[in-house]
Amino acid sequence: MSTRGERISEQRLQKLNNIRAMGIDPYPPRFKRTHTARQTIDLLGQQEKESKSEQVTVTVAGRVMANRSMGKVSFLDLRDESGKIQLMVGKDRIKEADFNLFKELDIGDFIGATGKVFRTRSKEPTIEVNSLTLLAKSLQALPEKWHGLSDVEIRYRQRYLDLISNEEVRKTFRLRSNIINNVRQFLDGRGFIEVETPILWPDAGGATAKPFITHHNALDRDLYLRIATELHLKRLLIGGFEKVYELGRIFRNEGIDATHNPEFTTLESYEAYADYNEVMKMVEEMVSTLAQQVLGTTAIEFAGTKIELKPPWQRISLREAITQHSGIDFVQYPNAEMLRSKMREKGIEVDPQKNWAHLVDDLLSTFVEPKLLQPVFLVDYPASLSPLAKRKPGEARVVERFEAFAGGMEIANAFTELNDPLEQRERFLQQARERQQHDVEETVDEDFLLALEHGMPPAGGLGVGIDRLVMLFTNNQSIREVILFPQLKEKGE
RNA sequence: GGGCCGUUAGCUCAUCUGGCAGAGCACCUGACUUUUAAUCAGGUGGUGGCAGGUUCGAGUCCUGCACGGCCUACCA
Repeated sequence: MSTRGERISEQRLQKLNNIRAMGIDPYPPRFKRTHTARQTIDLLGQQEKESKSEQVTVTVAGRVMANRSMGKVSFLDLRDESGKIQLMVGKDRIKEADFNLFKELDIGDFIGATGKVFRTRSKEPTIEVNSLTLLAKSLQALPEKWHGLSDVEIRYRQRYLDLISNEEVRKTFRLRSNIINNVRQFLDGRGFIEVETPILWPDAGGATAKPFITHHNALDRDLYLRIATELHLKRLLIGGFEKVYELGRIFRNEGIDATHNPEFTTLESYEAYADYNEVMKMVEEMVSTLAQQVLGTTAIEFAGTKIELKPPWQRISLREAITQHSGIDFVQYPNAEMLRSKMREKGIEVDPQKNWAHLVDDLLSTFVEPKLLQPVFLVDYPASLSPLAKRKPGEARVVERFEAFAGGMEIANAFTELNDPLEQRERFLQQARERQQHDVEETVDEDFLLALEHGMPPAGGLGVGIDRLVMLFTNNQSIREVILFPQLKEKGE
């Protein structure tokens, strides 16, 4: 790593000193603007529409993005969050002190400017600056103005540069905020309440991912970062809340790739007296409503494919979908041994360690998932794949569960929740036995079972991967494009 | 974990088979009072990711490492 002295250019430091020598604070604490760039342009348009001749004075603030100097007059592009406005600085139209300051400015500096709004010969809305204030001196050069910043590593490690340089990226994260906002509105409008449950907890349950582990010093006890919010939200159903949801970060100590970040955002919702059919309706309605409100259409494009999100979405059983796309009806091969040899017969490489449920999951992710571009619900999963879901009446090996897919990605997972505490214990134990074969530590969450023993109403539960939803809506194929600061390895010396 | 590709100025990129490391933007100096990728003239800026090796000579060839991307595997 270079030292501060090496990293900062001598030229910029010299300018900073020059500015200080003029008695100017290069980092003043506050500044009042009267208009944003957008408002200034709108104001000018309004003036012209009403044929008003007198010029209006505005004060704006923002970052200098370009400086076109013509000698006695210069044109600056000033950018704020609303957009860009041109400033004109004329040597004869500004105080000498301000002009001296102007000469020490660089692209990247934040400035405030006051002046009359007019249009140049080439019709560009412009502020004729009569007063200039430095708001923050920049000591580092910005990325190139024409090609911008494209080095993916710098884009992620120094996201602020990415945001400065790439309008599309700014759009993506505004849209992300908008999506989350609309999710809240949608659920609040249906009478759900938003809750917050612990991130740190002695058990990591509700899914089977590897957890992060940390330590509480005062309690002298290890705690896990949650891998799901499910078990706490169910405790709230037991407590008498009938519609709850949580939007929040969960953490899984696993691989990082284009669709996995160690921390990611999920929505989980639980609705008493609803079943998975009703949750399905809610999901298709929620996603299409979101698209309509955030994008203005339910017809989106993802990875070069047009996707129509308008309900109703297709519903097809997992068994049917896998049979259709892989030619293997897993019901005909009811144990790992049989399914494995059938898969081998089809020329599929099979990990001999995997149990039956894993093999079914393999068939799903290999043959089916990539084909599910249009939104679809796969319904009725094998019980062994879903320890928290209620069995379907009359079909002992199947649970009332669905996963929603779009753009070839899983975007939601839901079931009619298992509320029989004795069966839940059995299913946990069954799962623990299977895990132990694979050397995975697993404990039964006794605290949750105790809660369940007090009675949980029948309910429909839902989990939505918010990051993937944002990927879908913003046509991004990497999760890192929708997470502001994605996890990266530490950069070496 | 495996495979392929990448890493050269602050940024975007060149640098044919090994032979003095370049351009554009940014920055500096000068000219220019309506430019907008301003223009024109001149200039500063490099441990070529890191560490070794081969060679008279390495950005270029070889080995190892780091980081990143894609693919693949793993991870419900």
